[in-house]
Formats: sequence, C-alpha cells, structure tokens
Amino acid sequence: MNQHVTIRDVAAAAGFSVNTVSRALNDKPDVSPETKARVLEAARRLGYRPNKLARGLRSNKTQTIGVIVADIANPFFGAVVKGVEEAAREHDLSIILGNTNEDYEKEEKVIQTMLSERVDGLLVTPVQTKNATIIKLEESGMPFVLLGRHFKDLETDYVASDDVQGGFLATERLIKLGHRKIAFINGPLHVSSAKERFQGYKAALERYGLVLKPTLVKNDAITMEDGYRVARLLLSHTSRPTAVFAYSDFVALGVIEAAHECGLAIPDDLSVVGYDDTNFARGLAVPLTTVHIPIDELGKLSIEILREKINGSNVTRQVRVPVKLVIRKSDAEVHAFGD
Amino acid sequence: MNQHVTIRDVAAAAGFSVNTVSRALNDKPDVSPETKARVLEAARRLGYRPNKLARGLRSNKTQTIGVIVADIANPFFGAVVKGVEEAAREHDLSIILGNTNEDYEKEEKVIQTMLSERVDGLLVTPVQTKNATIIKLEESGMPFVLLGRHFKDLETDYVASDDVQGGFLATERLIKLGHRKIAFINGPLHVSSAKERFQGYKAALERYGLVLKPTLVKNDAITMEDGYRVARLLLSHTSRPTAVFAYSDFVALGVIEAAHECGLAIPDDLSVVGYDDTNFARGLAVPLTTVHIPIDELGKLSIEILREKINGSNVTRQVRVPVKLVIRKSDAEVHAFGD
DNA sequence: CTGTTAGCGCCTTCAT
DNA sequence: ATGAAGGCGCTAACAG
Repeated sequence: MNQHVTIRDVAAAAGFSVNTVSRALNDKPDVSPETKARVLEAARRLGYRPNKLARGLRSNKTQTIGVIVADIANPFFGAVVKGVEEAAREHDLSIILGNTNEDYEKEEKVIQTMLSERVDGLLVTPVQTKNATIIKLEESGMPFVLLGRHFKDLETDYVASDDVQGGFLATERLIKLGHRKIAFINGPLHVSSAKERFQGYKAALERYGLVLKPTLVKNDAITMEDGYRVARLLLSHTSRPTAVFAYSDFVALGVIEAAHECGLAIPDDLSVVGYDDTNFARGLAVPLTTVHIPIDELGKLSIEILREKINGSNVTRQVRVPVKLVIRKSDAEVHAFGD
Repeated sequence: MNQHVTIRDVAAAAGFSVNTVSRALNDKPDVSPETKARVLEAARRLGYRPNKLARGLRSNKTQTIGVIVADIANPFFGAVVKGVEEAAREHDLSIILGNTNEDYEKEEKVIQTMLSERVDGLLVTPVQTKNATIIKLEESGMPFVLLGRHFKDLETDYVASDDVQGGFLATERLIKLGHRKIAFINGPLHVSSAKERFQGYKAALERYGLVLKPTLVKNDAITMEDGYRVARLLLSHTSRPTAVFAYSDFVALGVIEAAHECGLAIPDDLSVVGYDDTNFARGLAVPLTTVHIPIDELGKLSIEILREKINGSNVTRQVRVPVKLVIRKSDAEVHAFGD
C-alpha cells in the first residue's frame, strides 16, 4: 500500500535535484551518462511511476485519445476498436472509450466528458441524428477524425469505407446473377453508411437499366430482429423478391431465419448478401456472401490522421477505404420466373 | 480555437474568488444561492470545462477506471465492456480500455500505463499464463476486480460466471439425450473458465457413471478455425463422438462447419452445444444450444464491487453468477449405435 | 458566506 | 552538467 513515489523521492534517493531527475527520465540532453544511470536505478528501485496527470497538466499533452463508437458489442465496432487500440498503443496513446448506443444525448455527454479529460484528440462514430455536437467539437479546437461515418455538409476529416462502392458491388452481383427483384433492407438513413449504400444500390440498378421499386427498399434495420421482421413481411408477398441485400450480416442473419420459416432455401429460392464480413459470416450453414471492410486499415489510418491533426496539420483528410465483395454460398442465379 | 477557460476566468467574470467558484461548481455547502447562480451563469457563458487533470492531481481521484480485456473484437467481451461502460457512466466514471490479445506482456505493459494514469481502479480479465502482474497489482494498492476469470491460488476479488455449473449443465444435457461419447473441445487450460468448465464436464460424467475418455478432450481451441481443425480430426475417427461440447459459440461454429464437410447432419448425426450465447447463436441455420451468461449482470456487479473497493472496503468479494442452458435445435437424442 | 494561501507532481525557463 | 524557482488548474485548509 505504498504511497506514490514522486520525482522528488527519486531525486532524494539519487542525490540530485528534481530537475535533473526529470531530464534523465525523459531522455533530455545535458545529463551525464553516470547521472542518468544512477537516476534510472533509483527510480527502478523505488518503483517510480510517472504521474500522467501532473505531466499532462504541465505539458498540455495527455497521451490519451477518446474513441467514441455506436455499439461496442457489435463485432464490427469491436474489431474497429481493437485495431484502433493496437495502433494507438504503438504510439503510446491510451484510449478512453465511449459507447453511444446510437443515442445522440449520450454522444453529447461523452464528448463533453472527454473534453474535460483533456484528451489529445478524438475518434468519433457520430450518431448523426443531429450534427450540433460535431459542430461544437469543431469549434472547440479539439483535433478529431470521424470514424466510419461522415457528414455530407460538414468539412471534417474522416476515415470511412467506401459505402457507395459496397452498395454497388453487392447489388451488381445480384443483378448479374439474373435477379430483377432485389430487396434492400437498409439501416437508418440518417447514418451516412446507410445513405451511401443506398446510393450504390440505386447506381447499380440504373447502370443495368433496372427500375427501383420503392416497396423493395426498407430502412431502419439494425438488429437481427429487425432483419427478421422486415423479411417476414417482404417474403410473404406474392411477388416476393428473389434476392435480399442486407445492411449488415446481422440483418442478413434475420433474413435467413425468416426465409427458413417461409420454407425458402438459400440460395436456391432466395439469394442473400450481407455486409461487414463479420467473423461468423463464413461459419454459417450457408456461408454468407458479404461485403468485406478492411477494418484494420480503418483503425490504423484513423490513428495516423488523428496524430497528424494533433501535431498541428490543418489539411483536411477525407479518406474512403475501398471494400470488396466476398462471394460465398448465399447467392445464386435466379430461378426462372419472371417479374 | 479558444484557449481553455479556467476557474480563474470564471472567477474574474463572476466577480468572486477562485475558491468560491470552485465551491459553487462542486455543490459544496456555504455558498449563497445567488452567488452560485452567478457563478454557474458565468461558467456557462464562458464555456468553462473543468480540467480533470488538475482536479485529479489535487484530489487523487480521477473518476476513471481501467478496463482490460482479452479481445474486444470477440462479441462476448464486447458485450461485457458495453455493460461495464454503461454502469460506469452512471457513476460518472470514464473508462480507459486495454486489450491484451491474450498476450501476457501486453497485460503487463497496459497495467503499468494505467497505474501511471492514476485510474481509481481496475477491471481485469487476466491472461493467466502467469500471475505475477496480478500479484504486483495487489501490492501496488490499486483497487481492482478480476472480470470473468480468477486465480485459484490468489485471494483477489472477482466477478465471473459459474463455469463449473456451465460445463456441468451442457454435459448433463447431452448425457440425458443418451450420448455416451461426448467430446469436449475446450479452451486453454491456464484460463480459469476453461479449467472450470472441464471440472463441470468431469463432474457430469461422474455423476451419471460415465468414464472420461481422454481422447475426446481437446484443449487450446479459441477461434472458429481451431474448432474446425480439431473437429475434423475428431469426426474422421471411426469411433467418432456423437456429441460435441464446445468452449465457445465460435468454436462451435467451426465444429458445425467440419460436421457439414464430413457429411454429418446436425443434430441428427451430431449434437453440438456451444457457450456464451453469442448474438448470432440463435440465428444459425440450426439454432445453437448454448450456455447463456448474464453479461449485463457481470458488468453491473463488477463496477459495483470495484466502487466498494475504491471507497475503501477491504472485504474480499468473490462472485460467481449462475449461468443457464439455452436449449435450441443443435442437440438431439443420440441415434442407436453403441460404443 | 467568502477570500487567501498552499501545494498536488511535473516540466520549463533561467541561472550557475 | 546541474540546480532553483515558478506555475499548469484545481481543491483543501484556514481566516475572516
């Protein structure tokens, strides 16, 4: 239960002034090798541990960044945070975690707290029901990078995957398999990734001369339950879709469950394409065709850019990482029946 | 890009001393209502944000706890952290996240960093290949609670689920379905949860008069790939098991994949029971029978106990939360062929 | 009820 | 190459 050892204790033990100890501990010039050795030895012996609070207070650098995501229990965000954490630790940055649960109020509160914590910078997956928090964040001067989502009308830095491309690739694939009635069970449209995947979906339809049928597009699906519920409705219709493109692998899971209950085999009676390439996707009974996001790259890049901002760069970086379609077994050529 | 507003700025603006401002801001007694109102107003107007570093330095309370888990990308730990974060924020505690990746060295480093950060307490899922870090942590006087795992020979506080019970329930279920050859594809035995699930497995066999066949027990499976690999070996045998109990739902996913490749139908030819009740478990083509852990309760309890420790309690709390078996469709009565 | 003073642990001038 | 002094922003005595 030792009281904390301070730099003064080390100084006393080594027989130097606090200043010299500080210089020795921080690899500053103008310290003789022997002195440094003695200081380090004393520090080690006493179990000295620098107080980051004091250091941060003095230097205005906390070596800590805030990471705010929408749902850490979602394996996609889990993987993102894992990548971010690893990249951050490589630069001796610690991470303060915030989980918004897609709740705007919580986002607001968490950002305030992190500003109080004097983090060096922020990585944020915004809830996007409003943008006031992010605008305020800009005004605060705190360096930040949006992660995985971005605002069309805000000139902030961001790192995201190319959702337009993802939506296009998935839809194009289904079109090329001969599908004409391709349902899109999408997420909430205020979220940029959902909005842009929808753009990709539309672009693919257009590119191949198909018309968009509004009845085949459903929004606001996030969970497996959502996917299940919507798919039940969609599949019970007489002119049901022959393919479903889902906002996430979880939503796809719900679709698959609904298909089974409707007596529809996958992929023979219904093609399904997911999104995220979550780690269970290839383990499903019918391995899921899905859009793969290079998550590690997202993590690394976002940290890299955030560090640039922290170091004073004022060029705005807006990065879209390309995705790729992973074709497995949940999609197949459409069976012959017209529309 | 405003410079930070300090308590002095607020004091000047409100026409009071820093002390009065501090008292007003912290709801301390002996401040007249009007004064308080004026201070609050000035603070709001200037956009004052308390500096947590200064506060922590002064008061020795950072309102921050460290949370160290093995793999945040694993939805189980993701859910745990989500619960913990929520419970923590309710008490205005922030969370510094550490991810060990089951790497002991990283655990050591992360704990050191968090001690430097002067967190108020620590929640740790230990790697358990060694226990020196945890012993050192005890000696440091930092309050901490182990989360999900514990050491048999260390008298530390912990909150975990009852893994012996979980192992027993899963095995018992399979026995009652008539299975005699029940394989157990377990995790690494240095991890307490794996060790205790094995105890449960043994206890169930014993209880029902079955003998343990060492060839049916495999360790060190963590990922889906591990499960797949081990299951391939196990299932290719002539006297293959009729049931598999897996360390996690992910491992079970690998087992299922292997079974398919071996032409074995689930549950008719092979029963499979998983562990964790991960959110995809019920969405599988054959919904997975698995052991459910009340994760939210784990999170809430661990925060509660950690707060007790932080507040000076020195009673040791070792809590095992009961689990329950969720029976779905991946297990069935054994087909008639002897052993 | 309010103000003054000191100091948490560290780093940054500025001397020596 | 080393030391002394000051101050980062805040809260805890202690006065008044």
